[in-house]
Amino acid sequence: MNIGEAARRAGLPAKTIRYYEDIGLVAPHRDGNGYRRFGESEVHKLAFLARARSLGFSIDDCRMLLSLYEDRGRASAEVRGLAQRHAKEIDARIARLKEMRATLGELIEACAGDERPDCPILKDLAGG
Amino acid sequence: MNIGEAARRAGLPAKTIRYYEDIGLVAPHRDGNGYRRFGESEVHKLAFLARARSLGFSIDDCRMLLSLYEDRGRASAEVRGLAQRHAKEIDARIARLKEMRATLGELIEACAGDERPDCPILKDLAGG
DNA sequence: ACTTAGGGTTCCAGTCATGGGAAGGTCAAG
DNA sequence: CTTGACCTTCCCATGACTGGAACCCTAAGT
Repeated sequence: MNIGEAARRAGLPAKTIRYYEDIGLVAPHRDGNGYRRFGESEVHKLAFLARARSLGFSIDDCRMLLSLYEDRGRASAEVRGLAQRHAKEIDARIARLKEMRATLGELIEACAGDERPDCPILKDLAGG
Repeated sequence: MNIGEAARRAGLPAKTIRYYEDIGLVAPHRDGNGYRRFGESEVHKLAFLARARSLGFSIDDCRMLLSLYEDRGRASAEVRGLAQRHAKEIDARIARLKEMRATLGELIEACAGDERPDCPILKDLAGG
């Protein structure tokens, strides 16, 4: 199949698929006319990548995950370790965002939000 | 003062300050030797920016916030609106991350993480 | 006088994972 | 024979910096 159908089936933009080829994540064959030709296994790989990306794994993590996936003899511990490191990073990001959100919430609450110029939000930004 | 001290006092890398000048957020004067010279008000502005950035506001938001800050007659409603939109986006980001985290947590739990190759994480990525 | 260290300056390139759009080739249908 | 939907490569832009090269300025130590 051509890139369009592969894109539809993998749930990825064609542009992204071309990029993935560029950086060596997939390697579709070419037809006589220069079009990329995708088989089931390529589409499967692309869907794998789409799923991994949707879980927030970086492209480098995805590369690792793919190679582990294709290594029949890998230890599941390696995959689990990767996932755990990633989960930790997500936890950290959530924590940072929650802190921001809490501060923002307080400031928003403290601000009247009317036509007057007095504003605790700006006051805080200006250093209290 | 020079950029180094301004950086220390504002809590921003000198490089970032130069970038902020580039994009028109600050406009320090120049000494005879070409060095940027920062006064108290520039440093204050920089600290304002640092604080706003640390709350996750985009540079564009910061630009808006600065101009509101400097507009003695602004309505606090405008600031509050901006902050609320931003808070909503943070909420959305937290929600997305939490979803990822939950899925990751389940997969990690299901994975033995030993020397055997069988791995529910890879199974999930491969489409169940 | 000379060197060294620690400032400062500009400009260019890279990050991450795409997205946009131009300029052009290919193909099936009407 | 043309339309329209595909496909190709290539280059530029994003956000908010960060790193590094190549160079200038100034003060202190030898």
